[in-house]
Amino acid sequence: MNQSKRYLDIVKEIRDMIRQEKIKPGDRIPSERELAEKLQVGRSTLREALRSLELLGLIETRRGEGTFLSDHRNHQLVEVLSTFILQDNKSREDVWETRLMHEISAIQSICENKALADLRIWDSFKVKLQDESFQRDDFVREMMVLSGNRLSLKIWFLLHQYSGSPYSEEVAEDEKDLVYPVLDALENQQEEKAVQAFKAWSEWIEKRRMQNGDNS
Amino acid sequence: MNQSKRYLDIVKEIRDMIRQEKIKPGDRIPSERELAEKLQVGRSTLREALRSLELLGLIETRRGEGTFLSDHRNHQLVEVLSTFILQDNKSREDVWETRLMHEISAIQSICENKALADLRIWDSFKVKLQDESFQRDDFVREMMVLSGNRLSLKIWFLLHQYSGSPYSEEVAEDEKDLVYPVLDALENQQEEKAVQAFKAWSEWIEKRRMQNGDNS
DNA sequence: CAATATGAGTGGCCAGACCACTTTCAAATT
DNA sequence: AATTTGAAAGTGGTCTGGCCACTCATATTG
Repeated sequence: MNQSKRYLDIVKEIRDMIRQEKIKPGDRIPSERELAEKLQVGRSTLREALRSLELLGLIETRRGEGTFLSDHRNHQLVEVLSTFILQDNKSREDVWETRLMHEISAIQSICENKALADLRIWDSFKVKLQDESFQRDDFVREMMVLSGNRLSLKIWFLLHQYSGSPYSEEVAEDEKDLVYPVLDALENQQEEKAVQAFKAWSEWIEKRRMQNGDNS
Repeated sequence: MNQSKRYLDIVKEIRDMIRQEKIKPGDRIPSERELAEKLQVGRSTLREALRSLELLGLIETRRGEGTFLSDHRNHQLVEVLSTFILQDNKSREDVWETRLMHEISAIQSICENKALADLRIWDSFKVKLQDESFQRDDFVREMMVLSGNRLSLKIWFLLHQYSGSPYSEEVAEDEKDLVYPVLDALENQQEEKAVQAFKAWSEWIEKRRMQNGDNS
């Protein structure tokens, strides 16, 4: 039927081989020359399959050493495509909005989980806020991690990288009044309140960013 | 510095070239031989980059004709990633959660925009709901588009592909009761209500998916 | 005019050759 | 004997040039 696309067959064969041989993440898979011989294909064709899998983050190759099955729990689903996604959609607003969406969703997720609210962590951030060592990025990243959604964390991190970090500076004096309510609400599992406070804080930052000539 | 991974550079160069030359989806990109010449790389190396992009569904190649920027979504990405990754339940859950996050955010965004609520579109979906031609995917995609955040739309589409589409079937009878409230709330710009109704609907679907031994 | 043959251009695939790098292990040196 | 050295083997990274199968536009033929 579909005779073309030999390299796609190779992808499948490699997958099956990994299954059968019970190759675990981190293990080494046969060398390119071995595989080519075994599957009866040219080495360059085989490489087309391998490079594809590598770009997907499913395998990892190290020159001089070999090819290894990577831990695809850390798959780069988004990472790979991010350049393409972000490239033609350079709308900074979209990035900002989307990033905020993930942050807010993390807050909601955290508030729904009692165990997380009990953590001392919010207090520790309050302390940092006092002695001027508080940074928004640190705080938000902590929330993203706590939310438990690794995929969301990954997307957030990409957006964070892409949009730069105009917020990694320490908090301004009048900003503190916006941060405390967020911490308080989180501590008390007040979801609606936390979200609102966080939005207010974010809008304040957005406004400041507008004022300072923000450039990518 | 990192001299290896030439094919990754090629991926980037191709991306830049596409942007500069203003190549649109569906358009043809230069032949492999041309590109190899232009980028000063061997054809086989270039092909490694192209095959990778093809597996990602970003380009489409037709023997005898050429290589094209793909306009419609290629399912290779889904297929490959699922077979390699979908063993991890936590990953699947993350995908579902993240996808839902984007959908809900779209609803909120739509409700905040008066112009969108006035559209006849919700009515047209009601009609479809009656004559059994309603499909969840169509509806949600429409919402994602209307929300106006193209980045979110793209991410959503990826997740949609990735998590498969067990929802593209037509709606069940008892499902309709969950859908109407969503449409009503959207029409009336009742944000909170719309979100709640949508969540209820989604949970119903999630439950059904659990019951049917959903396996890829 | 219609059907057919041709040739140029394209992707699909392969074999063989270097290169750069890592590991290994035996020989040389201390 | 212990250490250093370096040569060899194995690996991925890349290039070249070739052949095949397919598509399409053109020219040729009936």
